[in-house]
Amino acid sequence: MVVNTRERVRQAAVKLFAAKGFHGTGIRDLAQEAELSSASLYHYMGTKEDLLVAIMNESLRRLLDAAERATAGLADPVSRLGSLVALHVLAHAIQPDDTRVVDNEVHALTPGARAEVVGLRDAYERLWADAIEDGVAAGVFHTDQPSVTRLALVEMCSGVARWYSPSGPLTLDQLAAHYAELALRALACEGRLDVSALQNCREVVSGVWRVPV
Amino acid sequence: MVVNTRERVRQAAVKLFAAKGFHGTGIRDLAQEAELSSASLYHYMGTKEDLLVAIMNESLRRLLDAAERATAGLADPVSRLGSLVALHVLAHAIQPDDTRVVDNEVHALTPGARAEVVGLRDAYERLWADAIEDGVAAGVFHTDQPSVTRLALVEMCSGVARWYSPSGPLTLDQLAAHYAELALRALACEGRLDVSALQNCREVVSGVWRVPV
DNA sequence: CCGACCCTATCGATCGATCGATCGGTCGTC
DNA sequence: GACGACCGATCGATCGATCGATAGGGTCGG
Repeated sequence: MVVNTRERVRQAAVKLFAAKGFHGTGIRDLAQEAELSSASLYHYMGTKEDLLVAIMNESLRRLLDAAERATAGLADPVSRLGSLVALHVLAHAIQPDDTRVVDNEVHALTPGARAEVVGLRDAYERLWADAIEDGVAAGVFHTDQPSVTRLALVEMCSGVARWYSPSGPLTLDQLAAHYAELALRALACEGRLDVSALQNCREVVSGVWRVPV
Repeated sequence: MVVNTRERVRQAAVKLFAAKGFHGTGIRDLAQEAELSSASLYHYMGTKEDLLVAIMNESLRRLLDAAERATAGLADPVSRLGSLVALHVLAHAIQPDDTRVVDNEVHALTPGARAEVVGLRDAYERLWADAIEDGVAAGVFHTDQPSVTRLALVEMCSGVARWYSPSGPLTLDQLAAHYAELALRALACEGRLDVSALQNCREVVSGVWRVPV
């Protein structure tokens, strides 16, 4: 066992589910990508859907965990929202396949599993909603539809997973800073994300996903 | 033939492809939704993929056509971009299933058909890029990464298809105006979308999709 | 040190179900 | 009687999943 086989199966699934969709990926495709027979696959996973559920739950838990860490102890709504934006963008840029599966394959889940995933998603968006509402109450953000604005901003940031390439002209830092600026301007906020908050996000991402940023 | 059967098949496909994905929708699901036998389906479509290709091409052509009409004759970059945002949001709000198929099922296309769809998409985004670049050149927009900003704004607006409900608290007008405001603020623009431009978008949408707005 | 016994990892073969698609019709209408 | 609309039956292919088998490495008592 050169590398952990269970992890190899997971990575194969993430790659193929992201590229071809859950229903577009066959057991035999999965086996080929993981360099295993289709029968051996079942030694490491339950059903194909169990594998999808595990991927979604794990990815969402990581994102939620990272978001809580990145904003822990931050009182200022501008820093909180800026950090959420930066973290979301960084996560989507370094893990595009995982996030695309989470964002696009919810319809493939059976109701029970879907409820769990949606619950995690709601908890995550609650962090955004709180930061925005606090900022509006404090007079640093201005929007007459906080919920709509939140949906718009989250969606804007998620799009990064569809196009960002590390070999392109932008560094991760520039990308995150640019999106934070777009978000804060959309909220008619005069403050900007300070460098230390961005640095903190980078460290959280680096820790949670165990990759250099 | 109470209503056009070919159109009924198309609508069934749009509904199911949006809800369950192309690969998640079977020929028999399609037949049941269209109230036809699976054999009769083939009297109105080619293959299942032909149906998907037709839906995508038609939807994108309509969107492109509508965008060109909505901005025709507008010289001011602020009005042009504001109109593009408003039109995009309106289209996604009134035709969420069509747009979700276009946005999420590109991976299900074979290379030839994909190239055609991507070409249409590029032509559409060119309109956005021109408006943004003209605004930057004129000094009314401010962004040091026009391409990134364009991607962010388009994605933000597309998200509307995922959540908007006409039975919610927002009217279509309020929705479009809110998104136009978010976009222009993100571009650090001091101008706002004027009412007549929004009115014009409403008329274009009403004409192209033949629905009251 | 030895065989008996397991446990993990892996596979070829194959299951019943379902897939997209096609065939040879029947029906009503003009 | 020709034609458009439609369908029951069925095709070969592929689907997700399971079977029994095997090879290799640990762990025993003797």
